Amino acid sequence: MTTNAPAKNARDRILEAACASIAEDGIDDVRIARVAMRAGASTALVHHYFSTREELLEEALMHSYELAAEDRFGRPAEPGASAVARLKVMIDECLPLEGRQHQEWLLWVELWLRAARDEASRPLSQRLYTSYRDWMLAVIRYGVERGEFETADPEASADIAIGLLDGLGIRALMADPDMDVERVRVLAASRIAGELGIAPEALTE
Amino acid sequence: MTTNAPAKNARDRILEAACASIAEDGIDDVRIARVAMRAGASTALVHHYFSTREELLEEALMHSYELAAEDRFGRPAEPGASAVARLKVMIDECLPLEGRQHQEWLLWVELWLRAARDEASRPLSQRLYTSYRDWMLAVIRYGVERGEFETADPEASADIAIGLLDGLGIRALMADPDMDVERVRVLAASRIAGELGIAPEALTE
DNA sequence: CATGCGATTGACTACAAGGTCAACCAGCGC
DNA sequence: GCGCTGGTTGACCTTGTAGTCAATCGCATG
Repeated sequence: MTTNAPAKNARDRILEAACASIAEDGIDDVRIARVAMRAGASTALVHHYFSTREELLEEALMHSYELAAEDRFGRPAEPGASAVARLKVMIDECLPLEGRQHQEWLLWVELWLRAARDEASRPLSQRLYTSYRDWMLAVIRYGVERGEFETADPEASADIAIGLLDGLGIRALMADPDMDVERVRVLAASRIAGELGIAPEALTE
Repeated sequence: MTTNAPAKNARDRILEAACASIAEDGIDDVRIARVAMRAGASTALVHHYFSTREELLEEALMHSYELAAEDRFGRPAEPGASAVARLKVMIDECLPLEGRQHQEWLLWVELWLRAARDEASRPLSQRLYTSYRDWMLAVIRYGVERGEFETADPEASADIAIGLLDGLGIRALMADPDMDVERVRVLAASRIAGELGIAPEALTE
């Protein structure tokens, strides 16, 4: 009896299995047979829905990124919250913390490499980075409006913030002994605070 | 340990061909046959020197990174130069400029992903990041000594500098239309200047 | 010249993995 | 009951590629 399994249609199960495989093994080590097994399907069924492996990967990536992006950048901010409070939460969400965020970071770096090498995957990466940047920009503008933040160039500040988070975060992701997640948080938060004309402690604690 | 002279012997040719292949196609798409052809050798000869594909890749990566690192982080700084002048040159060397540096960036990101996923490749990445950081740290300390720079925590400043360069650089590498190499240079230079208590123009122009 | 030895090769094997195919269900309208 | 349709499958085919092996070559040395 297979009644335990949710009665999701096979296509979605396969897509999810592919996402999990990508995150676990990396894009290049995804095998159709393994995805099929994970989804409780035959390899032939995988091919029934996705004519080629590339197509499966493409859709799985899309699916996965858009899910993560939606969940992160698309969520409406808490209405009453101060810009500082919002920004603090956002910084936390950008850290490669063990668990879900660590996995998302892996996909993120996979995307970097793909987009750097392959022109065809740039539209996707660009869309995602635009969301990312707009998300950061929105909270900065909100803070400026409320008189909490002070910056001459909000766009530059947003770029700096995500640049710091990306550049420091990657080292934590690699388990660099000189840069654990806590240090990423502290360094990024303090410099982002500086960028926005507020006290470092406002974001650090 | 005898003939280390020019790139004559087959082993070195194969290693170089492997490096080129990695940079061009990405690690996972490196094929022994292609490496062999590039090196003007047979696949069997490749296996004569490197018993397994993984071993070839490992050695090629090592070779390539160490070459790039040596060339960059190992070069003695110009003796008379001011810290500002040195730092300006270093920032330039860290940008994913078209050509050699672009290729090195690709390998760099390949390393990120590998180290993030595979514990076994972390020693290499850690060694490289330590060189990178020390290189940055040295110029900062030099500047502080000479009274050019001012920072409460040189190590944190070094981390911030390389974090900014990495985090902004990756976007240029992906050909992000909102972040070309010139913008990376300007943004990174101005914030690094701020970090070190000097005028942005000192590094920007 | 004979001998030994590393470098080098072409031909071969093994096998993983993507992709195809014909058949088999299960539900559903008639 | 009949036959259509889409979901699903096991078995098979094909290809690309890592790795093996026995044989040959070039050359240094006794």
